[in-house]
Amino acid sequence: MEELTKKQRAILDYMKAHVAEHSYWPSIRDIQAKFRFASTNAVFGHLQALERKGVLQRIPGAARAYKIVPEVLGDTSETVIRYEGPGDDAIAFESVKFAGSIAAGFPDYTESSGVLDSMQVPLSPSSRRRAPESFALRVRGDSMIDADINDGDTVIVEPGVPKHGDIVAALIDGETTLKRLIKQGSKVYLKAENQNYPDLIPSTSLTIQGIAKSVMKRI
Amino acid sequence: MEELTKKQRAILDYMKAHVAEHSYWPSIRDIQAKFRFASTNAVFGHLQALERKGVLQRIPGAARAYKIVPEVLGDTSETVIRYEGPGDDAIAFESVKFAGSIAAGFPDYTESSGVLDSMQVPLSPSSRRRAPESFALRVRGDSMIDADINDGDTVIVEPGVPKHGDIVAALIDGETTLKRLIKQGSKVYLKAENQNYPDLIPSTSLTIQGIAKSVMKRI
DNA sequence: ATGTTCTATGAAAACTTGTTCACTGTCAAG
DNA sequence: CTTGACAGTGAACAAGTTTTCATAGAACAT
Repeated sequence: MEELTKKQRAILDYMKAHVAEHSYWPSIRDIQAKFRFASTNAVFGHLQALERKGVLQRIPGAARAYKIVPEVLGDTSETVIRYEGPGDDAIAFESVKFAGSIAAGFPDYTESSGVLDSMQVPLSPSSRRRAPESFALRVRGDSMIDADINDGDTVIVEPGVPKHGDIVAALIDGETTLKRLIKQGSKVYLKAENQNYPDLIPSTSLTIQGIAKSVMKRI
Repeated sequence: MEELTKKQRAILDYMKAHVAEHSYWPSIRDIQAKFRFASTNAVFGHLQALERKGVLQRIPGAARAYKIVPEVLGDTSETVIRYEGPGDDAIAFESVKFAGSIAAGFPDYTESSGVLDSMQVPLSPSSRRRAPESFALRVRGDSMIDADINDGDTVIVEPGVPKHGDIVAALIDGETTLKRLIKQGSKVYLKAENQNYPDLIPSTSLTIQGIAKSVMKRI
């Protein structure tokens, strides 16, 4: 897979976000307006590049018609959790900002390839629950087994302010881990749901990327 | 919610299937070709009707741009499981027949309204696993708690030939229930994963609607 | 130096697509 | 027995959209 440039990545992300929010693709003019291009051809070129690099498939001549080609991840090390949300551009995942009839991005994984991709789910317009920029973690390791989150499960994480006891995706040493957040008075630390793992007491700062809201398991 | 006519339902279903398969909406002329209309206006009228009845939202002037308005179910009785897959046309759910870069329809539920809707998930083209007409069950009741499937969970069911020990969605007395399939010699019966429930031995025939493959839980 | 890629403008062409108009007919409800 | 919803034909229009052409600077590798 060829690397995408920043602009190409931004455009691809915008297109995905547009689909997630509106349930249909943006036109070239929509993208042009978003990025303040003076010419539609600027967009056109980027789309061609995206197609050439294999991440987007265009349907020639058809309006607002594309397919996303899932991006494949390389093998990772023995990281406990592989972060696959916004911020890591190995996977561009749906960010879903919306409230009307579409919301919430969810992932699926295919056990063989370890590929994670986005999906869109239309929600009821009556449900005003928004999940802006939800993302997914595929869990690796056993640090949360006491919370019934096991290796291979997929966790859906939503941004927000975590409360005491929430299971959070936290950024520590450049890696994302899934832990339970403990607030005791002025002390804040992270606790694994497995007695074999020690508590993680943040040295300087603690970056919470989101709160784990649901978990999807193979039966 | 006004009732849809057969043709309207067919067109709406086709549109959904098209999105699920191609990831973009069909044009009016695509629909026209599918249904062998001689005039685009036939389609146009149907789309207007669908919008008037509140199940589809058009974006005037924009090409291949629609939104699906989720259809709401009425209240059901105390059925153990509410079936919301193909066959029940109270909900038109994505049937996804495809193999290329899009597959598998999944639902989400909103706890307040009981609305179930479809979503689309693009799979990796390298993963040849197909899930034609997958659907979802929202579990009600506790008949499967020993298999860690609890009230409120959502189960993803895929069609297929079940093996001994699979958890299946079975049609019994016109209702769908979730049970484990037991094959003992020539005997076949269904077993609840809760000792308080008796085994279900089918009298005449047993209709298996699919195999539960994964379960999604709120944390 | 030279070629390639990325970036972008500006205009126009060509095609796709939604929309409208005029017209016909069936069927059920009031 | 009129009204309205439903279903459809056929043609044409207007707008939306993609695509092509011509042009060019910046960054970067060979």
